[in-house]
Amino acid sequence: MTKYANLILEFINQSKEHMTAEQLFLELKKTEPRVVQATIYNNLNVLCQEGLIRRMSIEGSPDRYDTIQKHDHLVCNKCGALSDINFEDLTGKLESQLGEGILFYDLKVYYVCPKCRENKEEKT
Amino acid sequence: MTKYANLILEFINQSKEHMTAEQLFLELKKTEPRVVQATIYNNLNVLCQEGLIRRMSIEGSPDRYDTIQKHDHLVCNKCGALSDINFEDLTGKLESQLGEGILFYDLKVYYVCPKCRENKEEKT
DNA sequence: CTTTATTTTAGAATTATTCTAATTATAATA
DNA sequence: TATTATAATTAGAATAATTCTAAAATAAAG
Repeated sequence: MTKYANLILEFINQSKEHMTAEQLFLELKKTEPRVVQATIYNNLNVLCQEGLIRRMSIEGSPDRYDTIQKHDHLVCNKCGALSDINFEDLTGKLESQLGEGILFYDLKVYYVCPKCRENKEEKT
Repeated sequence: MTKYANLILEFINQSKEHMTAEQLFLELKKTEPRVVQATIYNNLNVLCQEGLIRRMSIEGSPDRYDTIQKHDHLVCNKCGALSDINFEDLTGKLESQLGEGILFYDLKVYYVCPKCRENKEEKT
């Protein structure tokens, strides 16, 4: 594991922020001012391939990166705000329907977050 | 509903291909040679806002567009190949855990598709 | 040390998507 | 129908996210 791969992995595991590559870049730059975006992207790709982090695509936002700890997501369909939830584990049921080959799954639940609901009411 | 919005909606609903904007552009160009990408993107955005189609972000691929008919997805974690599955409906359970505000949800199950499994075996 | 391999940097290149302004088509009205 | 207003489409530039390439720096192996 290289220096930056380690730093990036720590950031992703410690913060519960679902950070983008750009956010990670700005964070790392605070202590490593010479770091460059390509390094972040390279290491994020390596970490994903190694299965140490997970890339998450959210509509209307650059890719985000998350721990591999099992959890689900609640996404605001207006502003994209993202939070963690823990819904029941579906692995067993999925395997009994689809067979043993499942690696993992991704469950996103879309709603309208309190902030966006307020804003809409204001407008009417 | 405008001409292109209609054509695009039909394509998305008829084909089960989870098409990208670019693929739709190439399809439409066959019969409407003067069409331009911006039109596709504009109309896709409108259709998404109207709730007539759904945008899906897949890691490592441009956005794809899908019918709003309820179904889940099986995604190959190597090549990104995408297919539809019908897992049990989770809406009830999600609502009882999270409240009534749920719009919809998105379940993607990751595995390694037969083709990619073969390729790996060949290499070893 | 010296050589070799790996990682990082710098910046150009690519890809997907959005934006802006001009043009065309559609609908509404006199 | 001609006139005006509105909305959709085109063309192409602009932007944003990500990847690529080659050189420089660092680490590992002999």
